[in-house]
Amino acid sequence: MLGTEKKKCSCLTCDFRDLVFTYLTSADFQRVCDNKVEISYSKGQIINIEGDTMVDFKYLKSGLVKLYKRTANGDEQIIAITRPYEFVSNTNVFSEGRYKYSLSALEDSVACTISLDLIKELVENNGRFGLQLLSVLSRTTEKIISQGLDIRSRNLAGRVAYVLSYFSKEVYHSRVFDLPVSRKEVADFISMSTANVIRTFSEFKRDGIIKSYGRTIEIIDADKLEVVSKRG
Amino acid sequence: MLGTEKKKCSCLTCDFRDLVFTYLTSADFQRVCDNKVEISYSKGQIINIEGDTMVDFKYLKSGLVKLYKRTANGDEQIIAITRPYEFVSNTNVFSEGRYKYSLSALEDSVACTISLDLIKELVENNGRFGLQLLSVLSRTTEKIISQGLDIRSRNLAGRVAYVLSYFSKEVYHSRVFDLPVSRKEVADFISMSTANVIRTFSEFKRDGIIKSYGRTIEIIDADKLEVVSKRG
DNA sequence: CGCGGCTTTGATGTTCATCAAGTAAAGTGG
DNA sequence: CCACTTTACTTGATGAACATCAAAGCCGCG
Repeated sequence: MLGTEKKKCSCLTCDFRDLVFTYLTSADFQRVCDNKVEISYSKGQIINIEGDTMVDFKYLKSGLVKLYKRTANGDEQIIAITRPYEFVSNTNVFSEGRYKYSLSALEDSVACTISLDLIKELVENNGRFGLQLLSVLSRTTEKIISQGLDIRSRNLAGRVAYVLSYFSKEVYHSRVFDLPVSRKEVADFISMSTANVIRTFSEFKRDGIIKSYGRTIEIIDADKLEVVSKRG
Repeated sequence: MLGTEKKKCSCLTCDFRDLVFTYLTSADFQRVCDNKVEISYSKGQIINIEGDTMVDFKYLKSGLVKLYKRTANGDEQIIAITRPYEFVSNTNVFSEGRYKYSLSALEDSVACTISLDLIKELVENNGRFGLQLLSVLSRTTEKIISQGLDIRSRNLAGRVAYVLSYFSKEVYHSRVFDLPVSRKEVADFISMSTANVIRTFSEFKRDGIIKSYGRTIEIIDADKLEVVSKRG
């Protein structure tokens, strides 16, 4: 398979260990590690498609991904854009056998996949592990719900400001960053038209809130950006 | 406390048993049953408020509830309207100590509450129970996410049609039903203005899609309703 | 170097929020 | 039970917000 590559067990030093696998015994952790397959995806590559059968439990080790679906009219609706250590295995890993949404890499990314059956077996035999998984998964889905509500409660300018602020503060932790998505994708994310997203970018530039050269964004006036985001 | 009332263990015949408590031992199930408190809420009563400390695990036994939050501008944003056997204990039971959203009764409702500590203890000691809980919870949150996306992808008429169809098909399983919410609440649910929701109702009446007398709604032309919902 | 996709901007029309005024319905106190 | 108050509902008129269409520039890629 394209991009597949099996690695020696580097799991012992993986940050993910403390996040979800804290309560596994050494033996069980070793099983996870042996079972694990690390897959690299290059920018733009699809990780999984809605409708596919779910056999693996996946999480993002590095990179950036978008979770999205296709609407009735055929256009793309972006549900979330997340960094590593969020669970990218879709929201319904434990409730359905098929992916409800698609996932693709926005930057070169590495995901670890573990057989879903193994994870289920481990949960069955280790309640503390299950509890931790419940906690991590519910935090992820809660973020998605909350972000959806935030977007819905804002107008065009507020939504654009919100997204810029999100990338700056949550994703890149920097005032300057390269937008990992096209203008159209921003539009698909906030449910607005592409033209109006671009127009809003231009207005923010005109008003001295941001500077931008292509996809590179620099936030000049973070306070004003916050005001626009809150007001709208 | 108002509306509180302790009941003998009727849990053995509760439909919920098969839904979440399938894999508990009889002894553990008895513990749940002894711990359980059944609380009745009358229409309009608040079940819990965002910000409150979460000590109980709650689920709806009968009635209808709305999950909502207050936005920055002070108005209400409705996140979900659900029937029994959905988990009403908020989406983040296992990830945070406080309620992120408020919950109130739209119809007279009965909720069962179980100490969250007990549930956690049971998950720790019984992985199969944990797995089932994972499955049920993720199904609920998935529904909320999915409905949010459905709403966001539609225009005014489409959203109103979607909500009417939702009440008819998912909540009341009937062509005729009493809308359990005000026009304003429909507006808060679909993120549109009250006046325009009402206007849309009137248009649907004019076009022979529905009839309505106050809060009683009768769906006359379900096909056309579906078309409007899909098109918008 | 030419083609196609992404971006930008302007012009136009549609959709939606807001304001206002009026009616119906539902609670409230005498 | 009635007068009073309040809250929900309804409709119209107006303007603001947003989508859509179109034309042109830009950029990367074959």
